[in-house]
Amino acid sequence: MRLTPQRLLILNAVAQGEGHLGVDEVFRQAKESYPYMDIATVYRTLHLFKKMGVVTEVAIGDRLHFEITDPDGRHHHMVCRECGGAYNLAPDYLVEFRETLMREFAFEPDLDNFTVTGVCSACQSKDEAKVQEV
Amino acid sequence: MRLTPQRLLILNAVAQGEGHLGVDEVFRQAKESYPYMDIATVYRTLHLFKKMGVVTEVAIGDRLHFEITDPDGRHHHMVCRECGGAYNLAPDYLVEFRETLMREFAFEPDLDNFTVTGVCSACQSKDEAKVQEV
DNA sequence: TTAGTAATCGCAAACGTTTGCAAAAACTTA
DNA sequence: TAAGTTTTTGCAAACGTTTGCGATTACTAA
Repeated sequence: MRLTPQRLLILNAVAQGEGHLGVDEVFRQAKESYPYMDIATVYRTLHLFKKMGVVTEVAIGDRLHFEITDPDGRHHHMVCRECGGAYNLAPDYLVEFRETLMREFAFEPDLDNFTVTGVCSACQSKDEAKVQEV
Repeated sequence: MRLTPQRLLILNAVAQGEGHLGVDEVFRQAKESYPYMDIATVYRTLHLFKKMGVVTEVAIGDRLHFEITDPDGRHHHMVCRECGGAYNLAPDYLVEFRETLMREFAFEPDLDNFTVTGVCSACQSKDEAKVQEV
């Protein structure tokens, strides 16, 4: 594994973003410092970082986002299917789920990159309002 | 909503497959009976069926698969990241998780199309064997 | 029936992502 | 240093999926 200039730029881009960044944002930011930067390099590097655990992937809708892996204890994500918002989820909520899967099925879940989609409370209220409109 | 011939063919293709089918398989099978069938129609129809609850989506690796929604009680999926195998997961294992998310965050998770990735027991054994080889 | 409206289709182009490959860069060993 | 090996890059093409649009099909109401 080599820490090339391209990889450093990509790491910086993700690190400087607050929370998760879309791949296009990482690409654009890295390209500012190094115009030859290629989108394929960005994808390859982000996947490498993910495999190393440096970076965590969050699938929002059908696009990939990335963030620096939380240094003090990993966290997971709840992504709202309506507004696209991503909320953090402390790992405690999943330990039991994980233990059950391992005990019952010997299935080791990938909980570092775990995301559950759904509807956040704000969008639930909005939806109710809409129903009443009609 | 209209139940067009195209939609019927797509529904049949999914229904006749055992377990989940890749989009390409659905497409190929539907095209046999109706050669003008378009891949865009397949995607649009599958998403429609998913929204209606007729069909359940299972993301395997980075490809979409679909199956008829289990009539006697929905089930969820565990997908192995190494072999791509998909195992069913009874809903009981998730009721508590769901209740926690709703109680603590008022977040309503999408558990009809819920998939957790990880490594199945077979692939875990294989991995151990590989480590010992080296 | 007809005219008008709405839903759906097939096609083509676009999008986000991945892959193959040859060239370049970085390591290794002597 | 130089020669040989490995890793990484940039480019281009491919892949799976989504979208825009005009044409077609199916409904609705007179």
